[in-house]
Amino acid sequence: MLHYINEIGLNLSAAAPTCGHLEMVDWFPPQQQQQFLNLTSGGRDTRSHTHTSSVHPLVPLLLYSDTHFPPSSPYSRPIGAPADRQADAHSDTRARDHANGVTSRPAVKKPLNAFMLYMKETRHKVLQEGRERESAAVNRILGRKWHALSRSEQSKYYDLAQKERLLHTQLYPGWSARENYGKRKRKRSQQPTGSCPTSG
DNA sequence: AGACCTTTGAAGCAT
DNA sequence: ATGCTTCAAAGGTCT
Repeated sequence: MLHYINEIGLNLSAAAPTCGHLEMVDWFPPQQQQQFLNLTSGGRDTRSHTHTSSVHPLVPLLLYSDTHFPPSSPYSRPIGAPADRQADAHSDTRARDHANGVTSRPAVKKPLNAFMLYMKETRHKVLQEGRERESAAVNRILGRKWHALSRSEQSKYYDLAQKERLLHTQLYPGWSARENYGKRKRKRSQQPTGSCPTSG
């Protein structure tokens, strides 16, 4: 649910994040906490939808309803289980699958950064305006809108992104972005001329 | 089917 | 330490 990201954002300042010792559900609204606990305590979605790996591992917690939990998702596991054993088993199994040429298991993806979270929330608004259809064009607009945000508005997403990273670290201790590094065949060999990076 | 485009930010990697 | 590269999402377009 897209509105849910706003709930989290509004609660960020009151959540008093304890970096390094984050209880996963501390910053969830009470109703969502209960829903999450139900899910992670064996409340598995038994519907037979096939997971397409298009949903980010963390996104279900933050943006989607339980129907988006893939049956094999680590979110379906009890969070009380030792995290390092979970990660070891997860990583070990994936490594074994990889060695055997099995690729059905979705890879653990990078946590979304602040701008990505902003994009997910705001994209549909740009689409509703109907000016652009292509994602590249929509993303250009989103980039401009991002820069037009106030510092406090942006900080909402930076905080949320930080919590995503913490949650990701807890769920996948030992995971590194290196796992997904260099898997794509491309990348474009040279930067487009005349482009001026706007980050800063 | 899969890369490309386009954005920002995080992290890996090379120097 | 610094700077470059890759990936994260999205989905229409192109090969």
